[in-house]
Amino acid sequence: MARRYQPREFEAKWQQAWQERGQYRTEDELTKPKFYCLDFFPYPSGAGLSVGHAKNYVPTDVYSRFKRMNGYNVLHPMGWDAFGLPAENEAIQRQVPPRVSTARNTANYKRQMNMMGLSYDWSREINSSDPEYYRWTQWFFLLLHRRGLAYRAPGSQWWCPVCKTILANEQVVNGFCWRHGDTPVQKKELEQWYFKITDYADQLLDDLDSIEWPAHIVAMQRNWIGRSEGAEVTFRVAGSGQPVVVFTTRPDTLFGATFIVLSPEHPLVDQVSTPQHRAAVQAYQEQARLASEIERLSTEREKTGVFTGAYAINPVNGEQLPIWIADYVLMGYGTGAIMAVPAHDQRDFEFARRFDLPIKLVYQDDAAPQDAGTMTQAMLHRGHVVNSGQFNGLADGPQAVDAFITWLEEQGTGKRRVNYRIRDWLISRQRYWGAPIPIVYCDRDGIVPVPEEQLPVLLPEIADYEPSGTGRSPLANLPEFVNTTCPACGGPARRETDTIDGFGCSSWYFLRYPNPHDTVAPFDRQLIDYWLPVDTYVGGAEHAVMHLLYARFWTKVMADAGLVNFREPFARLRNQGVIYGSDGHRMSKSRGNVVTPDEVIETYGADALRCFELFMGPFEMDNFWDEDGPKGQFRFLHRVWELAGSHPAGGGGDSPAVLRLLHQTIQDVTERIEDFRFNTVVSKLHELLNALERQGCSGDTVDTLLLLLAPIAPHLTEELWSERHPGEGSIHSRSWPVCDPALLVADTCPLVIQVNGKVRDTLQTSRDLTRDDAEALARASERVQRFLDGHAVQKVIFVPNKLLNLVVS
RNA sequence: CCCGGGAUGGCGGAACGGCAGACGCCGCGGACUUAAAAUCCGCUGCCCGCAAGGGCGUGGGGGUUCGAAUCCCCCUCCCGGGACCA
Repeated sequence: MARRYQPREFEAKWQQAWQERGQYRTEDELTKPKFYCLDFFPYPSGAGLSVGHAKNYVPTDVYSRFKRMNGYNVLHPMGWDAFGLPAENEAIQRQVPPRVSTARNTANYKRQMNMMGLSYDWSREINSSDPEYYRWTQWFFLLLHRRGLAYRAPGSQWWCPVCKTILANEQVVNGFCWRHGDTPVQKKELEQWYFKITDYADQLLDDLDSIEWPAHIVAMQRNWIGRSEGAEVTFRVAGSGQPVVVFTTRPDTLFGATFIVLSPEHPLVDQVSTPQHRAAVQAYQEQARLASEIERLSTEREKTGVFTGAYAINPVNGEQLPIWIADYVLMGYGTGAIMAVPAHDQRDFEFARRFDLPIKLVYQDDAAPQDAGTMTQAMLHRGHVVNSGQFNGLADGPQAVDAFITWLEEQGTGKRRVNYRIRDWLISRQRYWGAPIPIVYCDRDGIVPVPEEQLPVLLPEIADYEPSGTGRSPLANLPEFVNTTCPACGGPARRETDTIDGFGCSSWYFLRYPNPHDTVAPFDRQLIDYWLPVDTYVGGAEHAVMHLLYARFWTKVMADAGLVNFREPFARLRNQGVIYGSDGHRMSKSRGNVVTPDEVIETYGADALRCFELFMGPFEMDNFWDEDGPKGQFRFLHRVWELAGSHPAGGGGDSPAVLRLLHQTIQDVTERIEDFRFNTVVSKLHELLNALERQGCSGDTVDTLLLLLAPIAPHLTEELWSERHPGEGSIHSRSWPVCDPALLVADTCPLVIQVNGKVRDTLQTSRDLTRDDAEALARASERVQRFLDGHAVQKVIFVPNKLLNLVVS
C-alpha cells in the first residue's frame, strides 16, 4: 500500500456505497436502547451550505456515529423547513417560484451534506412544504382549535412593509422585522388568528427546570415569558367614580402613590380628560401614535407626558392623585395604567422630577435615611415601612407585599395578580408560501373548521404569489380557492386565505421523523413512545425564543390531548458557535466572504474538513474561519494513512507505555465526545498518533486508533479498514473500543518537586512512594538543594504520585 | 442600566487548585528536489546569558492558599441577549 493519502480517490466511493447498502438506515428495533440526535432542520437557502453550517452538522454526525458504535439505535434524520418567510422572500428576490427554488435548494443541500459524509437516514427526509407534511400541520391547527387554543380576533398588530404581512411579537426585534433588520415595523389593524400560548405560560416557565439547556437560552425564555407577581388595585376617578385598575408588583408602596399614569391608548383617557386639558391630551396621543416603536422603547429618552385634569382616589387613604398620560406606560402590558410611586420606582421618580410632582417616602432606611426633597434616585428594596398607617415598621420583603395584598382583598379594593409579558402567538400570515389555515367562513355557520378528512387544504400552484400589500394573501385573488361549500351546512362559503406562520411547521417536525411517511396520522404513537423526546438537539442560538418556545408549547398541548407521554420535546439542547469569515464579519454572499464545504473538500477532502470543524475551537464558541486550518488536519490524516500503511493488521506486543497511552486515550476520547468537547478529542488523537510514530506500535493498536477516529474521519477509516480487514464489513458497524483500567496504571510516575511553590525538579519515581521517601529523594536532588541552601524546611506538602512542595523560610 | 459569556504566545486554543502555553496554524532553519509544490525533521512566550542556568509571565488591583489561569472581592475592556413590563 504505497499509495499516498488522496481523499478524492475514495471519499465519493464510500458515500455511494453507504447509500446503496443503507449503512445509516435506522431500524425501529424497539428493544434496543435508543438515541435521538437531531439538528434544527434548515430552511434551504439558495446560497447553499457554508463551512459555518458544518459547525452544527459535523459534531452531531460524530456524536451519532459514536452512539451507534456504542450500541445505541440512533435516529439522526434531516429535513427541510421549506415553508415560511425566509424561503419565500428569497424566492421572490430571485424571481423563482418557491416550489421550484425549494426543490433546487434542497437538492443542493443534500448533495453538500452527502459530500461531507453526514450519516443521515435519508429514507426519513421530510419537507414542510410537502402536502403530505402540511396536511398534519393543518391537523394540529384543528387540534388547537378544538381545544380552544386557536382563536380569531381583531387587533392592531405589527406589520412588515417589506414582507407585507403581520408578524408575531417574537418576530419583531427592537422594532424591526426579524427578516429585515433595517425595516421598522408598523401597526396595522386586521382580523387575525392567534394561538393561546399564554395559557401555558406557567408550564413553559416551570418545566425549564426539567431540561438540560444552556443557561442563557433558559434565561431568555424566562425573560420572554416575563412572569411577575403583584396585585391589581382599583382606584376611582374623583367625581364620576369610574374604576381605574392598575397592576403593581409593589402594593406595599401604595401609600406612597402620588399620581396615576395611563397609557396614551388607554380607553379611559377620552372619558376623564377635562375640557381645558383635552386639546393637550389629544395632541400627546397623536404624537405617541406617530412615534416609532424604537423611539418609544428608548430608555435614554427623557420622560414625556401630559396631565388630563382628572384625579383618582387612592383606596388606602382617600388621597386625590392627578391622572397623567405618558408613553412610558404601555397599553399592552398589565392594565395599561399604573400608580406612580416616585420615591420607590426609578421611572416614576424621573417623571415626578420632570413635572414637579410630589415624592413621598413609604420606606425608610435608618442606616442611610433618605429625604424626599433631596434624593437623586428612587430608593429600591431597603428599610422598613413608614407613613403607611398600620403597616409601619414592616421590613421590606415578600411578607410586606403579602400583608398589603391580604388587606386589599379584605377591603375589596384589590386582588393578587400575576402578569406575563408573553402575548398570544399571532399565526396569520398574509402570504402565499405556507400551509393554508384550514378554516371556512359561512354566512350561516360562521367560523367552521375544515373537517380532518378533507385535509390537506391544498396550497394552489399560482403564478402570481407575490404579496400585494393590501393586507390580504395572494390566495384571496383566486375565486376557485376562496369559494367553497360550508362543511356544516353545505351552503356557499369562503375559505380563510391567510397561511400559518412557518414556525407552526417547525413546532412538530421532530415528531414526524419516527414515521415520516405515515398517511393516517401525524405520527405513530408506539414509535413516538420509543423515540421521543429528542435526546440531543443542536442548532443556533438565534432560535432561543421563537422556535424553541413554540415547539415546547405544542408539545404540552399534545401531552394534554393525550397524544404524547412527555411534556418537553428536547431533553438536552446545545448551541454551536458562529463561524465568521476571516474578515471578521458574518459570512454572506454580499460580502463575498463565504467559504463553502465544496471548496475545502476539493482541496483537503471531507475528513480534513470534518476534523478542522471540530478542532478549531470549543463547540459552542464563535470563531473565525482560518483557510490554513484544514491543512493541519490533512497532514494528521496523511500521517494516519502512512502509519496504517507501515503497520498491517494484527500483531500485539505493544509496550506498557504505548498500551497505557492508548487506553488513556480511549477513556479521554469517550468522555469528551459525550461532553461535546470535540476540539480536545481531535487533539488527543493527534497526541496518540505522535506517540505511536515515535514509540512504535502493533497493527492492533493502529486498528484501535482507526476505530477512535471512525466517527470523525469516516471515509479514511473505512478505506483503511476495508484493506486491513477485507470481508469483515464496515468499520462503522464495529463496536467502540473499551478502556481497560488495569492498563492505565504505571510502575513509575513523574514527581514534581517544588520549593515554595516553584517547580525546581521533576523526578521519575516508583509508584506509591511514601512521603518520607519522596522527601529524601527531593533533598538529594542537586537542583533542589540549591534552593534549600541555608534555609530550614518548615513544612512539606505531599500529593502522592504527583507533587512534593518544600516550604522554607 | 440589567442578565449571560469572555480576556492565556504572532494566531486558534489546552490545562481535576499542583510542570502554563497541550494540539494545530503561521514563521524560521534543515532534508528530499535541477527547481518548486507536497512530504519529512528541528526550533519557535518574553528578558538576561556563549552556555549551564536564572528572572518575568494567563486584562489591571487586592485577597484566600504551601501552591491560583483556575476560588473570593474590586476595576477595565470585549462579545451575546434583554431593556420604560409598573
